[in-house]
Amino acid sequence: MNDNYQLLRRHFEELVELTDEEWDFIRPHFKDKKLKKRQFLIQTGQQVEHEYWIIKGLLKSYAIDEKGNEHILQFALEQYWVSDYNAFQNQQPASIYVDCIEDSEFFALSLESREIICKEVPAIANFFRLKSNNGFVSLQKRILSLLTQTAEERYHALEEKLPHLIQRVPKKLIAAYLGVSRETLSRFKL
Amino acid sequence: MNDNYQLLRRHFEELVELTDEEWDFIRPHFKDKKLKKRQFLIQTGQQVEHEYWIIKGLLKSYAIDEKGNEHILQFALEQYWVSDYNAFQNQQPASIYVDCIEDSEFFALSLESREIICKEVPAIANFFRLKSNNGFVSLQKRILSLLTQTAEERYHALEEKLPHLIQRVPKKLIAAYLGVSRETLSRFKL
DNA sequence: CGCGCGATTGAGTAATTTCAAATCTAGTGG
DNA sequence: CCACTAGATTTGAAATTACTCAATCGCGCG
Repeated sequence: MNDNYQLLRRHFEELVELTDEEWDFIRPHFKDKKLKKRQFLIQTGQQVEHEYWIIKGLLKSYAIDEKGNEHILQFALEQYWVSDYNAFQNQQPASIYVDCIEDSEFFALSLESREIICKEVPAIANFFRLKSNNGFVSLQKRILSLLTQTAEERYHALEEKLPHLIQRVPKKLIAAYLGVSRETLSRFKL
Repeated sequence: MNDNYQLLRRHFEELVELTDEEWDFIRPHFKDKKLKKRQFLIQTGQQVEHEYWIIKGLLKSYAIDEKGNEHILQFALEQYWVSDYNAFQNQQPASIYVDCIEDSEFFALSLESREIICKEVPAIANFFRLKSNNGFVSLQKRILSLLTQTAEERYHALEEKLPHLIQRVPKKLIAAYLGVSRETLSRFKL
């Protein structure tokens, strides 16, 4: 348990420096939470009180269209942050689902807590600023890949970026992430 | 000219509060710049020293694929921020183009300046954090729209979100933004 | 051993792209 | 003011690609 908090501290310290006092102030704002495979972290319509830092496990955030098809926004694994950020930040009902592909464990941070620690500890404000910038850049890359690449090229790119992910999740979820049907994906790649 | 700086200050003050002293500190970091239609703000391969806040005008950021097709990442208009954020933040050569669809005017902010004003003025760090969060959410929505909606639905959504944009830009650019060929777009919508 | 889920394969259908040509429009210079 | 030209839009038809629906195969778990 203590180990997990150390992991979190090191995660912050990848981007910013923290004194022991600052860390002591921040730490209690993170609440431990565990879920088992197939359980939901967030469901559409719910209020979203927290964002989550993943200690262990694997989740997906996704939307279901009117035909019942699942479209995956993000695979979230160890050391990733996940939430319905639109709902979380603008305090609106969730419009996506987030559930566990594997048994998972997180630290939950509420919006009030986040604003408090950002206000009290400038380094944390900077951490979230930099993290968000990086997230923004990643999403831009994803958009460009959706616009410029074929699903097959996107598959290989994902394979390169997260080689182990392909092993960890069923291929139909990979298809739902890449934006093709599972049959089409199956006909690609050798 | 003074008016433009007032606009910028009001833009910050939409999200955070600034004292006159803080503003006086920040303001000189923004350098005025103008470009005419068809001129480039950023070209691939270049170093990207600045991000830009658009005072007036309209730009597009985009990539060109190996077949020579243009794919638009963003239309950037008045009060938007634009840059190649990957290149800018990670100090790498640009991988996208940004050019002017109309005569445009900006404030340029260098990376060093941004880090300085974020360090000296916490409200500004918070501004960029919140702005970046909002940008992240917007991009997530775009990704979901690319995964779940047809190009025709995306067209109508864009029409709703930025009605005047459709008038201001050639339809082939709209197509390049939506992810379909101009011919296909032309066959949609009545 | 059999059930259920995931992955693969096949065949027909729908949608989009590509290439080509025709039409339309706005800006330029005479 | 008009003719001209380049760019933008539309339309047609063929070719490509992906989707849908259905059936089969494979494997792990109870």
